[in-house]
Amino acid sequence: MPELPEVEVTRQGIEPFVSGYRIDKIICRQKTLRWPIPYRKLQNQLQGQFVQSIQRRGKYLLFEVESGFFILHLGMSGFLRVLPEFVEPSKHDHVDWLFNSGRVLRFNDTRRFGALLWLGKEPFSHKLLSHLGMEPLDTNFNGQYLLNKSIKKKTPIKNYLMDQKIVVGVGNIYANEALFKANVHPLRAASNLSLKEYQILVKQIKNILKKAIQQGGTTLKDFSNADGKPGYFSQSLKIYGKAGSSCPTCKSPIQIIRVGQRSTYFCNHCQH
DNA sequence: AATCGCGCCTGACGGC
DNA sequence: TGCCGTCAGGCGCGAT
Repeated sequence: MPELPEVEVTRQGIEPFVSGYRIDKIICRQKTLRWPIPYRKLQNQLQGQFVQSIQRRGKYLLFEVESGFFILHLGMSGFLRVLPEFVEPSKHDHVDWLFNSGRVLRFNDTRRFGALLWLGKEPFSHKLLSHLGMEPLDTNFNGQYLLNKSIKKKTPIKNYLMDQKIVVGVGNIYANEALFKANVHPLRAASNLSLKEYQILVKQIKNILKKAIQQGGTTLKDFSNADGKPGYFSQSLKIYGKAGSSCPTCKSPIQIIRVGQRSTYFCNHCQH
């Protein structure tokens, strides 16, 4: 499940094979992901164009060509890989970009919650990107910012952290982990946390995301091979997916509840 | 305005 | 064996 670290690891992994190369062809085998893929428009805009850069904003990847930007969201189950040459696609291999190097960038997304769209020259004014909150690894993202935005917010702190209008890139796994590390109970009202608590939370969020990126994300992809394998960060998870086992700090059993239709793991003894 | 919960989608898994 | 329900969950959107 791609959150910020997985998307960033993807960006870093594909960049050397994509940036600076010419797209000779795009092939879509699937009409619709989360929304219809604008195949015709992509064909017209991308073919023969050199990729200038690949950026990340939140969980979106932005590919810049001379005539504008197209964006890719990995959704829940999406991943990219780079093939040394074209080979027959497998199940759920929906989109290929063929490069002048002979390499192929291939998008696979079992559940099709992902998105591929053409945004033109002003991608950040598009409604999908314009409302996005702060980048968590930006130095401006701090406890004071989270405190200011939380005034009158009765929503549970866990939902607040996962709200992309507040801060981008934090999904279910990393929200669980950060709250555990900061000793904050996931059901606390966002407006109820002190500046001190928000400062600690921010520190933990940055720390966890950085570490996860360094370790290749929770689900690591080998970008020049067909196979995905578990990322090293999955070994560093303290609380996510560990209902019933004992808290690494106090040994009391880890609880699981539903918060906003999401599985939420916490230690009743350590998190207040 | 803020907040809640639905639906999209496939596959794995458990119970009967 | 097969069938059904649940879960995985990001996120826009409609309802409240």
